[in-house]
Amino acid sequence: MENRKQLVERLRAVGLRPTLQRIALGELLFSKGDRHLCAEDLHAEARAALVPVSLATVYNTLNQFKAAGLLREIAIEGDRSYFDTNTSNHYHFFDDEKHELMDIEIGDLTVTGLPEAPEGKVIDRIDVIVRLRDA
Amino acid sequence: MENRKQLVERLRAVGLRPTLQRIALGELLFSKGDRHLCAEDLHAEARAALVPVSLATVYNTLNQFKAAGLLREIAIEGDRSYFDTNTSNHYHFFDDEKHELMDIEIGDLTVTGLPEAPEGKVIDRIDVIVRLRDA
DNA sequence: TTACATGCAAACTGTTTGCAAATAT
DNA sequence: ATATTTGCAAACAGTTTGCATGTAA
Repeated sequence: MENRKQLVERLRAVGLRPTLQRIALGELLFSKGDRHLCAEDLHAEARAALVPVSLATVYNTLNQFKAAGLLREIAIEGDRSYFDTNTSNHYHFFDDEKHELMDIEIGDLTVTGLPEAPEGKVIDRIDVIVRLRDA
Repeated sequence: MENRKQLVERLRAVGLRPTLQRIALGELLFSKGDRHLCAEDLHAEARAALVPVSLATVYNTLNQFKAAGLLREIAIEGDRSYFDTNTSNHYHFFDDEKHELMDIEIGDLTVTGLPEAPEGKVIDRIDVIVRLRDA
């Protein structure tokens, strides 16, 4: 989906120095299609890939990527924060038992009958989480 | 919306002893229409109402009420957990600047084109959060 | 050579828990 | 009388931060 040179450019474009750690984390995040993961997940992947990155740097990097619009945070209640490498408009299934997130293709699902935003506000985006349980 | 006697009955019905603290918190929660609040909010209200309740008990009570179906937890990313006293099917506006939740009447908003749930799963419920920003 | 990034450990925040004292049945 | 609930303080998890060291420009 993205090679190293493109990634370096993308980092520069958002004002982040393309350091070893940011490149390595960026490759883990953006080279395997759309992903949903938390800081611990990414840290474990990095260590498995023999990339020495501290957990603090993983947190900082995720937050910087999020602020730069490279990632989106997904709101699910619970202890951990999840990030989505797909920043385009789409929705999610959430499996509460397996604690797993899956994409729903945007084409499938439509939200209609949206009320007016309150005075002085506009709608920024709409998050939809379809919660699953065992049949 | 609910007087003390009804509340006591409701607590008994879900297997919770109607203690002083649970009744007091229940009245704060269920006597003022639909509310969205976190543990600290409720604790502050209780102290303001001169009800001596510890924060730990507020947390325990919120979790017990949630497990009993008296409350619903709302997923918004961030540090605190929010609870909704309206457990019926409805959606929310979320004002990220003011960190404030508002109900959207269910009649207004419809979600269509829902894809099949994955094998072995069924849809439990659908959460919709309409995120607002300053115009 | 200057500003920014990293790693570590310590700090911090929201939440949960263990245990003795208090309360509901 | 017995089981449950409470409050406190300590434990806990995830996340952030301060500061010295290392790295990019």
